[in-house]
Amino acid sequence: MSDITIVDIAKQAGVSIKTVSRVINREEGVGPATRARVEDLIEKLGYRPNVSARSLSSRRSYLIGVVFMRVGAYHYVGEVQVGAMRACRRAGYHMVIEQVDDPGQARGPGLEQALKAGRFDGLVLTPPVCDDPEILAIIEAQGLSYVRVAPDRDFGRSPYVFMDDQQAAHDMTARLWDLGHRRIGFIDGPADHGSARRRREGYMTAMAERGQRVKPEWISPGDFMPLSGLEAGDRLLGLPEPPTAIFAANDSMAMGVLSAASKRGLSVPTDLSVVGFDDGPLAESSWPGLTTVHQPIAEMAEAATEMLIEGFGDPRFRSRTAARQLDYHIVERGSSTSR
Amino acid sequence: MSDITIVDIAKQAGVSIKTVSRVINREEGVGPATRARVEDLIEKLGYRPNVSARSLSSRRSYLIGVVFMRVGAYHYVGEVQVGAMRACRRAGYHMVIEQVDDPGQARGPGLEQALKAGRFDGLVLTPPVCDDPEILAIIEAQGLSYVRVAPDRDFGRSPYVFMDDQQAAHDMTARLWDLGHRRIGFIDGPADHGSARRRREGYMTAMAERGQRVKPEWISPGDFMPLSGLEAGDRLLGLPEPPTAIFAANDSMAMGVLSAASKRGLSVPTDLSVVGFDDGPLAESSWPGLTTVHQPIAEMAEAATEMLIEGFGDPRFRSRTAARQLDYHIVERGSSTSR
DNA sequence: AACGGCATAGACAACGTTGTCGTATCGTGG
DNA sequence: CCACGATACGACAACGTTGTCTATGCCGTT
Repeated sequence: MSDITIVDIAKQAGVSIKTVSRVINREEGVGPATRARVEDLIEKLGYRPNVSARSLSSRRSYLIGVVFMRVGAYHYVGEVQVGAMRACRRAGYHMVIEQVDDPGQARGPGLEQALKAGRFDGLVLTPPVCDDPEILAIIEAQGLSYVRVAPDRDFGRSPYVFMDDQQAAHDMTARLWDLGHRRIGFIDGPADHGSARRRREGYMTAMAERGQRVKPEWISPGDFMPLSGLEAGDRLLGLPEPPTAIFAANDSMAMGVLSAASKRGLSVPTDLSVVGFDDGPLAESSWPGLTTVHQPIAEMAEAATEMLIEGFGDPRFRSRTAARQLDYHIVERGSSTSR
Repeated sequence: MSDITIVDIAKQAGVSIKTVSRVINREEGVGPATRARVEDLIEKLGYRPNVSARSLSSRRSYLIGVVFMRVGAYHYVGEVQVGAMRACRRAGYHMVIEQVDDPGQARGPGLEQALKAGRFDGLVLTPPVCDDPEILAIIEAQGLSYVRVAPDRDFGRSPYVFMDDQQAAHDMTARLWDLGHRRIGFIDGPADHGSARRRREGYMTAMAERGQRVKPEWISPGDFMPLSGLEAGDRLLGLPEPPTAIFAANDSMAMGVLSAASKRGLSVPTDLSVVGFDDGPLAESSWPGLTTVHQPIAEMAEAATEMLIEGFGDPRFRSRTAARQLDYHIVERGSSTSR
């Protein structure tokens, strides 16, 4: 156990603890010689400041909470964590994760208590938690800083990071159109999920712009899980006039569509084009590879965490809202082709 | 922000702060009447102890670190987190995650610094981190408690939680045998991954027990990612005498095998049986559904975290090693059938 | 009535930092 | 060479808990 404290460093360096503190925190008012001597000693003895003492005194915890709810596979959450962790490590912060859907523990008392006890410096909220009014209210009541990733509404309420889901879905739909597809099916995400809604809207407007009426049965509900993609795909392919291309609102459901096609003996992309959204690990390993929209999830989380650490998200300045937009791109693989 | 402290409670209750502290920590030496009065006040004012002060004073951080490395998809890691979080919430702990493979940050300075600064009460280690001697050395040098999930060796080194991978793979292989399969292919996991090794051994011994020689080309390397399953499956199916069943060491690779089969126009399970290991989200949504071994990942992580909190894993008692075994079961779906 | 022992409670000093304020020391312009 | 403002540093009190030690009250025993 690291038993050496700031006092040990101060003694050995022949300075006061305050001077050591100044060196650690890169404050001014320390001569170059003294600074070097203290830094060497810190390095030599392997000293690390005690986080508890530091946060007790400074009222900062150096803890960032990442609040999420499991929707679909773990890929999204995993990428968020990777990105947030990168930003935390860089700034000397730690990352605590708070999940919001463990039965009975989640909302209300569970999260609230965790937040109160946690003393976070700030929170990164991901969809769909970032749009849950109840949860936002709890967080704001605690006076906590937060930055949202890909929120769906209340854009003035906090800083956020986003990518243009709607435009991406629009581009993807246009691409299918240009390949000659006219009957294009769409598999929707969960009803309360903002990204899912925007993707659907992108699809709708692209079709509308081209004067193509979207029959209601072309849009099939889903929940981002592969099974729902299988079922939805099955429904679409069972139509009297089945679509020649299916756009699933995420990759997992697109995988389900591939299964549905193979179940019916249809070959992709010859008989049916399939495209997804996310560019998760499945997209490149399926056969054929999945054409999909690459979403910079880790980068968005990283940017959000950075903003948080830089002090955006502070409740006192929340009106000074900031937004950062990141780019998507379409990754073409073998699952789509011209008609 | 919760600005009320133990002093406020003490004043209003007309007792000393120490008495309030005793109530909070459920210590003895407080009369029932006093206890009730203090508890009511705590409830009424919504008081929560300040974690920093508490840990500064008591030398416990109420923080559990979950150390992992991303291998394959996020499913394993996600399940681990869910389980560990359940145990943490129950005991009033928080969960900090530390990833070990972010390029350049990971091992060595990155992790070490994070551990030193983190002041964790204990660590939960998952494969393959739990078998990395370098990392174990760092952790032990810090004098930190830890419990391992599914370690591969050094069983006396710390408490651990495990399931019998070898027996499970053995059972699965026997099951394929009983269905009439003789040429059974196996797709291996990463070389340094203990679970992968044990699964392979289970497969080998089951075959050996039945007097079936395993040709070297029946075992194809993989890395737990779906793409490697596709490639390995392709290799196996391209053999002059291809296997009639393929056992992949995890579900992701089994998905790749399904793709490889559909690429060659083979139908599963008619032309080829495919089985996996993990029972992740893909297993039930592929078509056909994947026969696989259900692994209680979340439960193992939960048990490990519990043990940690209960004080196993303390370096002073590490020799008093404890192990908890959890059960697997085979989930039969449509991807395997008799020959 | 004096005593010992137990249950209950309080005083006070840690814990290891940061914040505030005060004080030497030094260079500089008049 | 003096006054003066920087610059560099230190003393000391927070921060909100827990741990240790001590004090009080009350009971049953002798």
